[in-house]
Amino acid sequence: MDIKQTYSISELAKEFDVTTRSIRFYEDQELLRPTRRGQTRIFSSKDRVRLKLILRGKRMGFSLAETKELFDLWDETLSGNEKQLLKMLTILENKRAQLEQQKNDIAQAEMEMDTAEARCREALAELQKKKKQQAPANEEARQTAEN
Amino acid sequence: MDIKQTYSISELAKEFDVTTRSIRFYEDQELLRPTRRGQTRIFSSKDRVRLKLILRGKRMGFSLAETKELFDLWDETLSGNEKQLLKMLTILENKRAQLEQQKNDIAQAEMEMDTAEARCREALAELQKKKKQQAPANEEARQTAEN
DNA sequence: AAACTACTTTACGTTTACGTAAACTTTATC
DNA sequence: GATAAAGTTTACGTAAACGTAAAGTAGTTT
Repeated sequence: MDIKQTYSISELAKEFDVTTRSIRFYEDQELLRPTRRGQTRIFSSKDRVRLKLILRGKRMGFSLAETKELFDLWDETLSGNEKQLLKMLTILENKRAQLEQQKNDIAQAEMEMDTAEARCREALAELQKKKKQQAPANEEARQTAEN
Repeated sequence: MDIKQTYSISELAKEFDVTTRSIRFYEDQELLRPTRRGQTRIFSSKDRVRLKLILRGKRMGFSLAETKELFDLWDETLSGNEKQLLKMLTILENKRAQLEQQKNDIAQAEMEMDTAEARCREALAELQKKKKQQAPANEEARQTAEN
């Protein structure tokens, strides 16, 4: 048994910190397929998973169209003939390559941030030195303040 | 000595596989600051680095505005007083947190792709079995074709 | 029953990141 | 010196991803 079977639009909005407008937009774009009770939308836990995937995709720089493509492909694959399955496998390979690229990007960014931080700290140290030279009398007061 | 000192717009466009239109747009948004000889733009190796950073930023899901903000901040920091330097350090911390989030996202995505691939291969195996049962006479021909 | 709250549809507006076309200038090549 | 190739400005167009009213409905609390 799952935690919960169905969700309202505002529950999901709160949980994932998106607006209801966005959720309705995702439905409009056919990334979510809530059922209805009267007019009000009822989201399944499958929808919830999909929303999570949509948002992760966005953080990873995917467009909604790309994410939808993946959803659709996966749905097709499930009821899949051989061609669909093989197609999915090659697509998975491509996505893996994309992820590798992103990991490289992140590693690069981390290295650059390391050097940036180092330079910042150097510059700060320089400023501290100058201060001491200009006002050595304050040393004691400043040292306690540095905590 | 660097490889090269200056670059034309089309050189950069080719190297990084973007249109000249994009590069001009980046200049318009003040992410690049080429000098001019007459009318034609001359890009420095600093501009080249920046272009590389812009594109990496895009792959990481950053908007141009965010990237510009970082550039500006870094420029300010270089001529920096203490406040600027400290601000930069906290911003670096935040960015590191973002990168951590992205690494988690990627790890999750990789796991999901693993299970997706496994299911694909299972489904394929199922199909193969069925085929064999339906047409065991063809086995030899198919096996050579599977190469 | 009145008011409040959550939800709905419809539809126009906005920002970002370019694409595309038109008309012009500069630079290299034959 | 003609002509092509590469570069330029100006300006309108567009797709994506929502934001933001406006105006109505459905259930629920007082």
